Amino acid sequence: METQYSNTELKIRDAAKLLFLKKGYSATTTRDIAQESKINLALLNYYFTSKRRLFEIIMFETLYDFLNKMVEVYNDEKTTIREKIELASSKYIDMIIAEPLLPTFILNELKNNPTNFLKMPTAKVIMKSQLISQYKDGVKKGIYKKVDPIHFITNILSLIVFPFICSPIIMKMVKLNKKDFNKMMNQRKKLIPEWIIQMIKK
Amino acid sequence: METQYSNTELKIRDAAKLLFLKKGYSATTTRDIAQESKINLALLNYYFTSKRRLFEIIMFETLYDFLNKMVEVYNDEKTTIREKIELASSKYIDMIIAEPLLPTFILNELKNNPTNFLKMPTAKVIMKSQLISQYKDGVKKGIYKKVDPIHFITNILSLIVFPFICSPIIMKMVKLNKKDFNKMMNQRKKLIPEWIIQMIKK
DNA sequence: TTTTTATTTAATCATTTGTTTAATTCAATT
DNA sequence: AATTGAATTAAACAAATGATTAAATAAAAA
Repeated sequence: METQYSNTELKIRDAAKLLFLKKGYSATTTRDIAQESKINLALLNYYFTSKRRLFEIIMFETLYDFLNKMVEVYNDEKTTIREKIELASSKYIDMIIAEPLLPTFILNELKNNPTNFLKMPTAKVIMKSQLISQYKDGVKKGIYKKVDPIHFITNILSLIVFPFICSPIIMKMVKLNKKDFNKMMNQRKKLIPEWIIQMIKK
Repeated sequence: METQYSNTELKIRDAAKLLFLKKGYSATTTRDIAQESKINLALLNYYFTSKRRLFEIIMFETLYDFLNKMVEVYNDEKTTIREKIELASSKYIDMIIAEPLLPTFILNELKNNPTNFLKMPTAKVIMKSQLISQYKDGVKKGIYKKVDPIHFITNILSLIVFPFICSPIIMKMVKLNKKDFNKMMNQRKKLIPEWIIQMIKK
């Protein structure tokens, strides 16, 4: 997909994404965006018609990229369950460290606007992924405990993503700065796979 | 603490809490609140000076109640680790099912305004709770794996709270309605303690 | 009852905010 | 160089929003 954006269009996108992620839709004004991107206020409507439309474009793209990165790990044909969880932990944690505002933003705006999510083809795919069928195989073979796979997938996500969402609380509870917190999350790359495997093993 | 609120004051509080939880601070207007509580617009400022102040009062109360309920479980002298986790799972899940907008609201507004959280005496207490020292004892005795206790406490919270936060996603992924989702969360009351124990056992 | 205080109301103010307009500048094409 | 269309700008508009005022009503105290 070779889409061409003009320079100013990109500047608006970037500024808008930054602000929407940081402050949410309602708390971000069009003048905020204009100032942040150093463009004239009218250009926002010139390129994107309305604040709402600009938001929806950014929301869709962000969600799309995010879900794609999520799914590709789960569908590798060659890797074992453990390897998939290792890869997921490692990749997602890196991803969120690079863009820490992402999870809260997505979960938040999804609550208000779950329709957008319906259009995402990738969402349902997760439950039909390699990872899930490998888990079900394990259950059949008697290696793993039989629990609804939704719990399995929820647990992986929970252990990876939730700490980021409540990072302000964690950092207060144990007096960490951002650097220390990221160190803690990097530890979890190795811990989470161990935990998950232990959780499902009989 | 015997605080007396007038009837209208209470009506405003309730309406404001509902709307702030549902839509967040910025997306809620003073006229929304007036309409929802069926009071005259000016009464909001008469009783609470400003929208900001009203929000801060509600934010503080909500946070305070929430943290109190959190902590009391962890500090029971008589119960074992397993019992504490069972109690936590059961109580928190009930609590959030009753008020499902709570977690997202708290985590959200905390991100913007972590100062309020500092004033909460209960926050730091968790890391000095019975639960934590029991865990540390277990580590010393060689029953449990040695991992930083912050991971332990984070994992418990993650497995309990995160599913609620991403409930829109979960409900889409496996086509659940709200009732089915709550059923799933009720299952987890028993599952989470098992999982946590298995995670820490050597 | 009368007086005083507290509560409630409708109307209005001053900003803020999303959007539009009309004029101007810039860049490419002829 | 002249023309044309796209990009940019400053200014303004209309609606929304937080807050205030002054008058009216209700409740409490004298």
